[in-house]
Amino acid sequence: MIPKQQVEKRVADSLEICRRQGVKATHQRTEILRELAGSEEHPDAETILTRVRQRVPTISVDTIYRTLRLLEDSGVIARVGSMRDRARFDANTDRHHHFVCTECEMIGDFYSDAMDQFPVPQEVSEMGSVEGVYVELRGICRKCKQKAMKTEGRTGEKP
Amino acid sequence: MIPKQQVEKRVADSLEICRRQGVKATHQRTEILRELAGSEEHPDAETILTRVRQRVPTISVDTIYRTLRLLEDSGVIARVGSMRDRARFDANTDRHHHFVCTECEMIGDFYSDAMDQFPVPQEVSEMGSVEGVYVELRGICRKCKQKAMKTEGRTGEKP
DNA sequence: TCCTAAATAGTAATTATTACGAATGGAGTT
DNA sequence: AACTCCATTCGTAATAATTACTATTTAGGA
Ligand SMILES: [Mn+2]
Ligand SMILES: [Mn+2]
Ligand SMILES: [Zn+2]
Ligand SMILES: [Zn+2]
Repeated sequence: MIPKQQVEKRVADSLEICRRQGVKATHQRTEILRELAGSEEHPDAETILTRVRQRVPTISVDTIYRTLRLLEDSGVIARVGSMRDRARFDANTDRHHHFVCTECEMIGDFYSDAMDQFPVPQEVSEMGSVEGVYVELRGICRKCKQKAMKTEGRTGEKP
Repeated sequence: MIPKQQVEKRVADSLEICRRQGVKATHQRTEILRELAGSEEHPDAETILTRVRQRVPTISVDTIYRTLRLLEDSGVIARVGSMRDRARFDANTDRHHHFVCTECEMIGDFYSDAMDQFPVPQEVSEMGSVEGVYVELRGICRKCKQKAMKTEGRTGEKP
């Protein structure tokens, strides 16, 4: 659980960045940001819609998707997750990376100075200018591994 | 341009791996693999469909998507690209990473021992077991930067 | 308060991907 | 060769995710 105070700071900071870019701070945008900033699970668009609707019952799908794109373009949220699944979102703008479980799609944060300070290979500098890095470690999470253990034993042969 | 010999080796190797998993080496699968192995541009499903159709005119969308999923699950091709765009595919199974232009979606390969040998943070080991890494450097490619230069000057004010 | 461009709601449309059911094909068998 | 069996494919329909449209509302500045 993220402390309320911290959530509100993140929301305020994000809106301030938006305002500086001439983007209005509407009720809907605020609530979408608040929802994201208060979550550690990197929710998808539909989940955000469902949750924000509890507070803003008339909010539309268009607004959700349009706002998520806007906030992403403004640099206050990020789009994460691998291509096999739907897009997931993240309001944590601290430099960090993700571990993704390929079984249940759980997404967890991790921090790594070594990875952040990674030198861009010359090979890449010749292709263009690098402006961002996306790192994703993929595997099986604790929970899914345990589930696999339990299911074991009753696999394979027929009676 | 990738030498034909090299393309054929990759196709043969991939099919061999599939066969070992009990997956038949059909005409369609062979052609899809050949198309991917011969390309350096990481094409999307539609592009692959169009190109393979020139050689196998009756091939269906279902076969394209089904086969791409199958080959990915078999580990002989990879899905690349960022969430904002459609899925792109890669038959290059050598350990490597990608630079993606956020303007034109060009995807280029790069190699980095340092990145490959990156130690998994303990933070992550506690979340689960890591089985793969996906690294993507994002920015603006040479071509797009030049285009932006040319367009400059005629921006901003009205007459 | 009043004004106006920007933003939203509700819905339709588009795009990418997956599913379905009938037909095909190839490996093994007689 | 004819027959069987089951995986695979084709053609098309369906689904899921995302984006677009337009009448109406609203934020924020004068
Ligand atoms: Mn995160
Ligand atoms: Mn590649
Ligand atoms: Zn899991
Ligand atoms: Zn480019």
